[in-house]
Amino acid sequence: MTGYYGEHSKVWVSVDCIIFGFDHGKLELLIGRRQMDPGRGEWSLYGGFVSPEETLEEAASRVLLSLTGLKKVYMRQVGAFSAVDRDPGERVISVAFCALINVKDYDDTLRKEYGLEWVDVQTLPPLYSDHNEMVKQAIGLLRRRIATEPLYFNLLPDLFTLTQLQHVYEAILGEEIDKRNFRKRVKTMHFIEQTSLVDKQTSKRGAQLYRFNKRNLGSSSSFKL
Amino acid sequence: MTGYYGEHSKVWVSVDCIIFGFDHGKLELLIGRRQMDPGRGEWSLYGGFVSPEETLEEAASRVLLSLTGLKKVYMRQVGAFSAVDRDPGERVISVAFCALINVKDYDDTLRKEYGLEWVDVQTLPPLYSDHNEMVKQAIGLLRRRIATEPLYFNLLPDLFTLTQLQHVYEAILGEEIDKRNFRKRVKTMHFIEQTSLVDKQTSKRGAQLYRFNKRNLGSSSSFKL
DNA sequence: CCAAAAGTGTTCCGTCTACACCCATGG
DNA sequence: CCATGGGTGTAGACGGAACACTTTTGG
Repeated sequence: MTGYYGEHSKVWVSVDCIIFGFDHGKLELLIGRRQMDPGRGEWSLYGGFVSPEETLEEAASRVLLSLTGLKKVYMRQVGAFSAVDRDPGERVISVAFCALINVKDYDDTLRKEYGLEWVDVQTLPPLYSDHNEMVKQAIGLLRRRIATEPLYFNLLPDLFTLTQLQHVYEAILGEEIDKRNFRKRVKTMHFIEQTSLVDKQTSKRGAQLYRFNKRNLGSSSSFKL
Repeated sequence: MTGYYGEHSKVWVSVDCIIFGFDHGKLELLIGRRQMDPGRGEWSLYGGFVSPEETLEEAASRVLLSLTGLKKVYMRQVGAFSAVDRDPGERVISVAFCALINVKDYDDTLRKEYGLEWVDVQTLPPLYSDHNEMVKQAIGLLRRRIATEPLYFNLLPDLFTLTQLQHVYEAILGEEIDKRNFRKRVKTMHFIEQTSLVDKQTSKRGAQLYRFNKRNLGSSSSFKL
């Protein structure tokens, strides 16, 4: 402690994780009942305080790892939230992060252990503090980014059908897409590769499985899908 | 102090202001020599610590007001920067804000008082700490937002010529635009109104002056300009 | 009279959109 | 055999990109 900034006050800084998954054809969010005061028992995002020897990104990854067991997850900073009374107990500034995970990779026993639930983003209950606003901004961020970044793969298993991909797309955009136009555009995206495998889970006829190939990403100058 | 979060540590939180202006046909940035240790004398963005009774946005507005005398400035949060050693003195998390101001509204005596300089964003010197990265992200934000938000008016006087508007556009995008195509698109944007006034500063022939009309914003479903 | 900036239309091409029917198969 | 989801093509509209010359006037 060299005391450069001693005349100024410090504040608590936390991170909150907005964890999106795709299941039941919907975009879903992982939330839980808050385990501490103030606000104990309210629906809430999961978060944690930032310690002196970690970055915000590290803190968010730490929280995410503890909740889901997952590392190397797609994650983006949504923004800092700082209303003076946003936390009813103390002055806490929180930085929201959104993460996209593949629900199938996620160990459901961890979910139960923490008492977490997947809820449809369309029918979110009121959340603790400003967490609803955080979610709203996170969805806005996804919508803006999906046109220029292949986000969707993070929400799907390694192999997926075009129908699944389309549903992810529709869930994020919040609107329906024409199947034929969608498939036409996918054909032009060389980082989406057809495999010879067929999925027969959801249809009698069976659907071709596709795969994301990162190596072909550069070759598509712009993916607007 | 109710002591809810006593077991966690607090950190200093600051804001840094990335102040863009448009002059000499370029996008310019207002920077100064750092007045305090550590880093005294290095080129730097201007910032300030967040006090317990203000939000980040309020802190950024306070800094901006003190530097420029301007209130009600267009301002957006760029993001939080939190590398543990980003500040050589102490652990400080900083939230960057970018602001767009009209250079003509700005009192140049204040600039001299603080020892600030306008520098072309294309030829920025190395800045203190991670400030170059903040600027880079801010420019990225402007480029993404300019397609969906009429940012440019914040950089121009109330009355402006189409050539000026085009130059702002080119400065933000970093590429040249065809004059005829540009003017065609402007004609479809009903929130840009022609006035009967003529500016003769820059040409012998004179150029029509235009004005931004907020009331017509809604009527244009999407401004893609 | 000429330099310097303002102003103006058309054509082409590629992209997005709207739209409806056949296919394969398990039960 | 039929219900269910998978898969396919075309035509018209629209928007963006390329492109060059005329106008005005102060000096």
